[in-house]
Amino acid sequence: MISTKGRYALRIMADIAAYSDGNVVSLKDVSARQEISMKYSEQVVSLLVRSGMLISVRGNGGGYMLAKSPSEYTAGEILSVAEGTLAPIACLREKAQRCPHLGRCSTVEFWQGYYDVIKQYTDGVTLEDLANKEREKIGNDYNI
Amino acid sequence: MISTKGRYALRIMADIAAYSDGNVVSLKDVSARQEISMKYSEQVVSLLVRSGMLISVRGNGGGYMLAKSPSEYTAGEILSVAEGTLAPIACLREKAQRCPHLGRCSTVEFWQGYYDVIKQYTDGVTLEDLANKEREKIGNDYNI
DNA sequence: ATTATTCCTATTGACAAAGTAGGAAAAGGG
DNA sequence: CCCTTTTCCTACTTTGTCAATAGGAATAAT
Repeated sequence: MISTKGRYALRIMADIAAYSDGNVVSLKDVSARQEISMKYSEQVVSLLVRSGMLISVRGNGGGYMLAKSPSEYTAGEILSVAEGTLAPIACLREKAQRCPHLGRCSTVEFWQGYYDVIKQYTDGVTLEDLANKEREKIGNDYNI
Repeated sequence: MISTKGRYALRIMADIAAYSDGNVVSLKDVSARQEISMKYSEQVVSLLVRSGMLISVRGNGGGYMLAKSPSEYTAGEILSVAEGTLAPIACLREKAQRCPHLGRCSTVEFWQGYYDVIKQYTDGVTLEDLANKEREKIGNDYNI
């Protein structure tokens, strides 16, 4: 299961994309709209800033904005930053050292294929797609 | 990330499929070949027995055998039993109650698509495929 | 009876998930 | 110069799950 870090990262990025009209958006607004606690949002956002996906402006009137156009982000890269990896098993992480049992492992090809379909799917969805969904659903009630 | 329960379940099933010639296979042998502790193997296997995927025979000379032909199992169903679910988020679990924020959630369609590609991939790989891989790699050294 | 097996439940240690908390640093407005 | 609003940073807590280990009971063949 994907953790809240990954799920929130996606929603926060979509929210900023949907509400930023070239200016920064304050996390107070984002977290209120997305119903995620301010303090926890800060932690998620800090990952996105450190990875270069968001630009932050400090001080009064500050906030966050995208570093590039929404169509240039994929869901896959956002999730990878927030989750650490989308690889289903440790051996397949990009920075993993070669598993000593590789020559004997009957399932590694299966897992490689699993990882491949996830990457292909998540890299095919852009932040623009998610921002459009977000705009589309504005005004809908949260409950039912 | 997929837990050891899921990964071991797949290897144990593949091992039994590869080594059972119509008879039961003892877990002692399976766990030795797969280098999984006997005690932990028992726990994984008990999930598979309770779900009806394996048939157990107790007592001296006992062991486990498949309940049906290897080609009739998919990797997806084995993993679902061992992991509980392959759904990336709780809302999408088969037995989940309807999320109250569904009408407002901008990412649920994304996650549904994510789940769909996983199901499609894992349901396209059979235990027969995995057992063939296992046979293919017998004799290879574990180290390097 | 002995031995080899499956079955069942409890326990443990380590770790991560999911947040809370407190305050420091920056920047604009008065 | 102070106040407010923001981001930034670090620490802490709580809860739960993972990944086993452990001990023994039940079953069945020899």
